[in-house]
Amino acid sequence: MVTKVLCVAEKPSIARAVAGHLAGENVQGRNIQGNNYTKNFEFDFNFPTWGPCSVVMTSVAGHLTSQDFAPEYKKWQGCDPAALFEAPIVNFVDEDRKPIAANIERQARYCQILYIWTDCDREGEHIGTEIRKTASDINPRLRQPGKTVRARFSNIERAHILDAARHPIPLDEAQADAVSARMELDLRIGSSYTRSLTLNVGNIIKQRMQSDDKQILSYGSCQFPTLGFVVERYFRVRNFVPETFWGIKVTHKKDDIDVSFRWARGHLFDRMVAVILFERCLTANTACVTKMQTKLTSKWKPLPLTTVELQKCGSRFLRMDSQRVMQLAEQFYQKGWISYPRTETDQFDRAIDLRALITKQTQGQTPWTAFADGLLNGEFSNPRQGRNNDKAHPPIHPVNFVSPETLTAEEQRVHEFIVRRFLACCAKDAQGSKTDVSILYGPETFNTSGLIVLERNYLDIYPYDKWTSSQDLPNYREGDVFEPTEARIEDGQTSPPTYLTEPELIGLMDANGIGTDATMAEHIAKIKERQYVETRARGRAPVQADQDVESDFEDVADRHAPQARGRGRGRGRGGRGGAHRAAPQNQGMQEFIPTTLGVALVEGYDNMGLETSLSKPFLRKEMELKMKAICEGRMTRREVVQESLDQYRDVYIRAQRQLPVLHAAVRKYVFGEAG
DNA sequence: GCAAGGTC
Repeated sequence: MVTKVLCVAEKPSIARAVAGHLAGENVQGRNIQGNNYTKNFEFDFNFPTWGPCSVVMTSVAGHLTSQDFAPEYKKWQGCDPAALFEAPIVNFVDEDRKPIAANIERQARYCQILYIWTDCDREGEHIGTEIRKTASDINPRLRQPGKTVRARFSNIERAHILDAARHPIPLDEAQADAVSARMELDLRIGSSYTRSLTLNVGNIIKQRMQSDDKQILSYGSCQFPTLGFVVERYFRVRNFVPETFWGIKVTHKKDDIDVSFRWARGHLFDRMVAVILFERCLTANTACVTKMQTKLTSKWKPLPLTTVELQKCGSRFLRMDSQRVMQLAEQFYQKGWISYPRTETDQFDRAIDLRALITKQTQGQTPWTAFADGLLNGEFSNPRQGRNNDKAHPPIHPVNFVSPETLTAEEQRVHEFIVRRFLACCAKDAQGSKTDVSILYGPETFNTSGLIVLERNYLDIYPYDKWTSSQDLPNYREGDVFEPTEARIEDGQTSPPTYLTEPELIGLMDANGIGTDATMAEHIAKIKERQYVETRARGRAPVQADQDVESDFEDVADRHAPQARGRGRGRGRGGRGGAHRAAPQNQGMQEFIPTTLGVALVEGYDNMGLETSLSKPFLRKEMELKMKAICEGRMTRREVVQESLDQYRDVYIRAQRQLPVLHAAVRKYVFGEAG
């Protein structure tokens, strides 16, 4: 009898691709009942482990099952929110997933082997156990050792997939357990805190504001730290105190060129010291060229595109918020234009046929057609390898040609960016020649430099990067002695940091492990929806006159790390929330400002003096470490859940006792009452 | 009416 194998992928696209490879491309999928996306592919395949098999390849669409509290805990007024730390949780298949579950049950009934093809990451491992549960409830033989296996694959190249099919491995229970722990904690903690906040604080606001809208005040392990980043920056802007600094500027006119030299010390915050050094320069009268060096330099092409990078670039270059960019990328993916849009990988697998992908972009008459042609005719260069590989998806790249005229203006911007980014990755780095000149003027060193761009290469297809030649430098030689045309002491002021922009916020979330590539945009949208933060276009804030004192020191002002100098900055209020003169490319960029409510929540919790801050990323990071501990067998799922629940329950109780502190913050910020 | 994570 032929062995029957049921293969289940995490999403339809993987099922189609894998079935294509195993069956030899000519396999037609059959729609399943009640779901338009999921298909079953039937074919034969000779697995070394089981011999000739008849195979059904199908898929789920992400998690198959959901968790929620037992019915008696669903009414908000029906129980103390704290009860949710222990309330029973039930597992069920969501209504819209029932056709998919039914399909798996039907197919699993008579199969001998269940072969899981979910993504090789933690969530994928958990989804694998959900599939196994559904299948083995119908067909218990699948619980026997070796009857349920999974494939290990990190891309969908033919050879790689065939190899994976021939070398099944067991599901990784530890990884699935880690996800399961995370799910339980997020549900219990999120729900209990959210109900408590809404009932204890939200209702007060509603009464005072005499508003009827159902405002939810939610807490989540990702949304709160995201809010925390916005509030933290807001206070850094508000509390900023400008400081005066002094620097020396030297200019020299030679060969009819005005050369301006930068002081090697940058600037000093002590005027006396600056003046003394300046006087020593003047005393010396002449300056001597100590270095004149010209060398080749290159500007590196960008790394292969990840989701986080796509979102950052979307805000920065395309003026689109991250959620919108992801919506469009998702559409492109579903239409078969681009690869999977949720990826952390910034390196192309060696097996991928980049030239074939470039060839697709030589069709039609687009702004990039000629460049793609050029790549195929000698200008190709292997993409850089980044440091990240999620082992599940390649970097985002175009997989088919799309004629730009068929797209809306908004779609075009995102699509064109993805294509240009891909072509840039396959092009050569830009080449230039950089000249550095150093002079010694009295005891002080000054530098200047010039750049000549020799070959633009990738820059021709990637206008988002700027690299331009500077003005020519005159011909200096080492040992030249000259009298500077002008030397003067200049003062300037440090300027405040700017409010957080979306790319910065995404960067912070990414660096602190808040959310995943697929969810960061949602968390940002969530805190807007909750009215914790607002966005506005940069540059609209009133500019105060004394903000504009900076002259040539713009780029050395330490506006991004004012504390770094170890000087007494913490002078409290008094700084302004005034706008910084944004660089031109930042004009119109959206910036994030917390609402009074957002500030009140963060301040309120902070003022409680809890040892674990709810608005800082540490708790989420701790959860991440505990998940890792489960994966590595150092902790069990039960231990992690117990420990974390104890911790959050403790914070919950303390916070409950200190509700007046939270109320005070709300009165202060939301109602504008003196504290 | 709650979370965060998958996915269509």
